[in-house]
Amino acid sequence: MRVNRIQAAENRETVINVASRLFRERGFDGIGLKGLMEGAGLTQGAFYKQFTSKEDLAVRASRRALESASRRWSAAAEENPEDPIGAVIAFYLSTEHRDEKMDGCPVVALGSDAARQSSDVKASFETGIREYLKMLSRWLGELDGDEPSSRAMAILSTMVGAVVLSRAVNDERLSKQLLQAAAKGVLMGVSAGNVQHASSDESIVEAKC
Amino acid sequence: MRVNRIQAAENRETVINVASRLFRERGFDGIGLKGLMEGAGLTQGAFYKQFTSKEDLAVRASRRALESASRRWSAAAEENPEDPIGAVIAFYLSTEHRDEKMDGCPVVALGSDAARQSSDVKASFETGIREYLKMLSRWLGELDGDEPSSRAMAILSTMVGAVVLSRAVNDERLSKQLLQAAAKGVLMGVSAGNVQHASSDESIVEAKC
DNA sequence: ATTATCTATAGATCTATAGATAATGC
DNA sequence: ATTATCTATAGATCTATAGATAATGC
Repeated sequence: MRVNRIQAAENRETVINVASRLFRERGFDGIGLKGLMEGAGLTQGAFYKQFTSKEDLAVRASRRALESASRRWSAAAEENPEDPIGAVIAFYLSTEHRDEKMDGCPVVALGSDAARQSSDVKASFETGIREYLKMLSRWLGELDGDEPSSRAMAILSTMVGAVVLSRAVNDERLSKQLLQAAAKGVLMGVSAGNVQHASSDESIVEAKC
Repeated sequence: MRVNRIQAAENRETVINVASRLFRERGFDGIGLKGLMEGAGLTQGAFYKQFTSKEDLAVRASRRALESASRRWSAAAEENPEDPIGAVIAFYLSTEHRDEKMDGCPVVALGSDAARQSSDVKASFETGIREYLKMLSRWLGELDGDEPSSRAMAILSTMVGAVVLSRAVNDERLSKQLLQAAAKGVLMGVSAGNVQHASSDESIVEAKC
């Protein structure tokens, strides 16, 4: 029954990883300890040797989810170094991202829930959100020390809101339009300084998403 | 015990209204039938004479919440007819709205949850979201038949995302900055056609939020 | 001796149903 | 006779704990 320390540590990591995905898919209240532990190949009874409470796991799983999301942004940016924001927008505002709740952005999947959670859970989200903002600010050339730029915040808001909205409607056409409209709005904002009118950039958006 | 038809109909409406608020505050899974019925001054047993299931109530409560939110937008716009979008932004991206989950926008409070609900619940959200978009498109002078404009979609995304983000962080300063940055971004987008640069409009934003 | 995991269970809560009660509405 | 609401309860599930088991680690 008992496993060695290394295996136990691995099990703990597995539980956190599984939770980070199942919470995103079903919400913090939508999956119980039994389901979470089963997802990691363990039984419910083993839970409390690893975590002090479900809330404790929610904190760690949120952190894990946001770290993984940040890594994904970095990876997308590195694949397209001359247009990192375009690259991130291209996947974030895609129908693929919309359809993969379990591996998608935790702010979209759990943002409404996070508002109801403890300040420890919010701290996990805050750290991840600051990381997003830091990347965007850097790519915009507007990182002022550690202070994220206002444009980075507006862009992140548009991205998060668009995917939340696109998941909350039934109509596939409307859902896709919401994503594309957000991409268009963000890319126009990025090229700001000499924006002419909303109806530009359409081809860029089409090509990216 | 038994009440007359009119009273019963009123009770039903009360349950829907209470649910529309308690679901927003605690999430669909965060409040049970007992709590919902108690909020309406009734007992759990009376529930199933009024609704076929909790899901049935979730559909009706979502619809009610979105209707009430739309009315609030209209009211804000009517109070400031020469700048309806500015008026809506001013309350939507305020710290007051951020802090009143129970009476605030249901897309923010339940958007992440809605993605996990039945397509009936999503239909309630879709109708409400289309109503938001219709208003924004009209105010932008871009309503094309019933087709909402791309700019309306980008603006709504920014608004929803900003309030979700502002509720998911602990730091009051960051939270406020997220709201202000979104307001700035939206108001710049609205005055588009001759946008110069991000650093304009700051005073307008300060004045509004 | 310690401990990671297991089975089992306590106690609370959840959705939904059943049957009693008492007022309505025909 | 019908029915809106009540009390009571079934059966499932939830978080958390207790005690047994068996392997680890000293």
